[in-house]
Amino acid sequence: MTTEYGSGAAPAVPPRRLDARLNRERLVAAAREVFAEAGPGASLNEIARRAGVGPGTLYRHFPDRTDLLAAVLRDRIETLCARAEHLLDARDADDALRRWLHDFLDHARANQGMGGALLVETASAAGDPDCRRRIVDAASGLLDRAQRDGTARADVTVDDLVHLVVGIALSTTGGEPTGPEPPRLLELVLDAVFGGPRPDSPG
Amino acid sequence: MTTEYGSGAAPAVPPRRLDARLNRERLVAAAREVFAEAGPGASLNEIARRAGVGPGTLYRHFPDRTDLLAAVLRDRIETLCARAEHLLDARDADDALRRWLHDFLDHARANQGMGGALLVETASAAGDPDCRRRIVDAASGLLDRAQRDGTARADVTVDDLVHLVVGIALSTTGGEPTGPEPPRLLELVLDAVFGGPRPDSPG
DNA sequence: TGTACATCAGTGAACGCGCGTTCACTGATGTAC
DNA sequence: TGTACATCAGTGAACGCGCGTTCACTGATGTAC
Repeated sequence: MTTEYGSGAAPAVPPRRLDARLNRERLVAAAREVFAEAGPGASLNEIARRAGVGPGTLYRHFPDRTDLLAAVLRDRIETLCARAEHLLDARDADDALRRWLHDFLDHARANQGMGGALLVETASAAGDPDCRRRIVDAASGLLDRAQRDGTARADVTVDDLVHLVVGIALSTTGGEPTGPEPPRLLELVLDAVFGGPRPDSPG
Repeated sequence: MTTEYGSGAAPAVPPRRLDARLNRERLVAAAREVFAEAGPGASLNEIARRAGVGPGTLYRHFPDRTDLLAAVLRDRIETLCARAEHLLDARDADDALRRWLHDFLDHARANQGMGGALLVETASAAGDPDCRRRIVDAASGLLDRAQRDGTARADVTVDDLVHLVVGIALSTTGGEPTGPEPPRLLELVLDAVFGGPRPDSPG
């Protein structure tokens, strides 16, 4: 379904100089750290500083803040999508969905809701519109299967799940140290999706 | 249980001058607007500007940003608590909890997660530590009753509910216009709390 | 009721700060010969 | 393999901006007489 350009090498991207590639990597690594610490609104100068690079260099590589966000997220999203594809072959369709949503929750939490910023808000995803679509596609495959072959409720949508997971991530990040564990909250939500334990049947 | 100081008039607060009271009200009203538009990190100067007041006046009334947040929230919290108390007399314990959580969701959404900022994070609530406690107390009463007299699961805690509702508010505020409706997401969560519809029984 | 005055409250220019962003200049890289 | 050079990339001082915050000054209020 996808158009192939050649033997796998990227053709549209002209070869970059060594120092440019190196600094790009440093910037993404620094951005990963700083975004995780200070959220998606973190200072770009601080990121450049942390990368040991002038602010101009940051702007040469990433003209827009969302470009940098997208670059940071790309790795994680690759991983999440690969995992989703792998889980499509799992025996238990319900369990596959459940596991993937836990992974997704980890991802969202690792970014202090940055995942949310790029995944929930359409506007912010302008830099890389595929980000959101790819996550939604991955979740769709697993949800569809859980609804067909498993016990997932038919009226639950991918958007429902994404928003609930992002919400759990947002409400449990950076807050009080003694709040409920995020996976516990997700399990609660999953009880609804799978018609979990009833109050009149023991645990 | 509470100590009475007199016939109901506030004794600890010395009487304020008319213009001071007026400006305070203007500031709170402006803060309500601006916080709702720009979130809890909104510019304090902008609030003063909107109130038609110098920045110094804002600081005279509210030395700390959380003081202003707390003042804005107080009204809503009063309302929420009163409603909770009222709902404690409702016939259906489950329905009472359900209704109140919907109200709470509205509250949290109206403040772009500012409710979250003050309710979830212990640190931010320093300005008015009662804020969080009062909400939790209100929810506790309704949840306890729903667990005793209704069908709410025994293993669900108040913290679970507060975090889930705040999460829904955060993940659905200011984002895409076509996302799922917040009350719908809450109903999903409530299905888990009350052991809602099973996938094999029609909705 | 009218006036004088103490004090409470408001004003808004000003400060320092860090941010995002730019751009003239310097330096590193890779290539052509 | 060695050198000259075009160009790609990095640098970091500098700019404008809005923010939070302060404070010397002005003005309004309420009270005492």
